[in-house]
Amino acid sequence: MAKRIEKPTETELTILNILWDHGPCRVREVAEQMTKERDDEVGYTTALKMLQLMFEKGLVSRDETERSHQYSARHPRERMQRDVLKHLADKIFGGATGELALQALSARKASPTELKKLRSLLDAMETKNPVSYTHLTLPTKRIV
Amino acid sequence: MAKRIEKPTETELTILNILWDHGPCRVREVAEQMTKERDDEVGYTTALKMLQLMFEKGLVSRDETERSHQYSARHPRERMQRDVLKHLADKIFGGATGELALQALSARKASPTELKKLRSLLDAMETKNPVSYTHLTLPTKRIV
DNA sequence: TTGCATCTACGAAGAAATTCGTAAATAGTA
DNA sequence: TACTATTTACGAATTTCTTCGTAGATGCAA
Repeated sequence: MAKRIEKPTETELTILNILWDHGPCRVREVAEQMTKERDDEVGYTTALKMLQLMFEKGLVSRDETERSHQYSARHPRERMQRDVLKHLADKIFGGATGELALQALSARKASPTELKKLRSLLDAMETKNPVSYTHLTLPTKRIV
Repeated sequence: MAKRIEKPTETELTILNILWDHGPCRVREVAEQMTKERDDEVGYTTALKMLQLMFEKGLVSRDETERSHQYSARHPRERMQRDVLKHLADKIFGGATGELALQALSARKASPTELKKLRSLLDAMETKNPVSYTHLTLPTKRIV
């Protein structure tokens, strides 16, 4: 069984998104992106401290070959998304991810492409093959 | 536009679940359920304080006609589920609820009933009628 | 009416998450 | 070399969330 990922807090999730979107970043860039996203100055050392804590938690890795370290998300976005969803499903959907999916779709309209993907996934699931469906998912590109 | 619901914390979500599952509760019952759920004693005043704060936040309503007040979830479970999902979608799915739904399904197997419901929802969505699909969703009963 | 059990209100301790200031190290450059 | 800019490390202030203790009110039963 894969080791459980430390559950990220809100701010940590913000930072992970930056790393997923931009690839490996130095502290300065993370601080700048955070500032842009919040439209409110985020100090350099604030970003630094967060990244250091996240490093200790195992949420990010870092390359120390240069003086200014480069941080990267330790786990792929999709893996984290699933972990967070599982947690949420347990928390307010009685563990039912199907119900969660239903509510997600009725919460906000999905794109035709996504709907098509969903249909493929449903089809694949009905053939009861114990396969991984993850290849059907799309990479998420956040709107910043 | 409906007023934005105050986003509940983890503990608040636990309490809301109890209220949704059991209907209106007194402090004592909430404290007992929390204790059962965590398998660790939750003091009476702890539950009381949480409920008081949640009342101020507008997350719960209360009936004060009797000396021991009765608390109820202010919003239906489905409404809150959608709000939380929307927030999560924005947070790590770039707002794409369709992508969220996909990941939810590949995160954990859904029941045949849920899959069927999902298919109906997809069908309904394709007819492009600007209707509400919420009637297709199932009431969630949590596993405690 | 008195005493006991139970309730609400409320302040504050404790814990977790976030932010920042300062010191020390290092690299580049005048 | 000495000055400046930038970096990491780290402690601590701040804020938010959670838990609990105590005081005072209220109802009920002896």
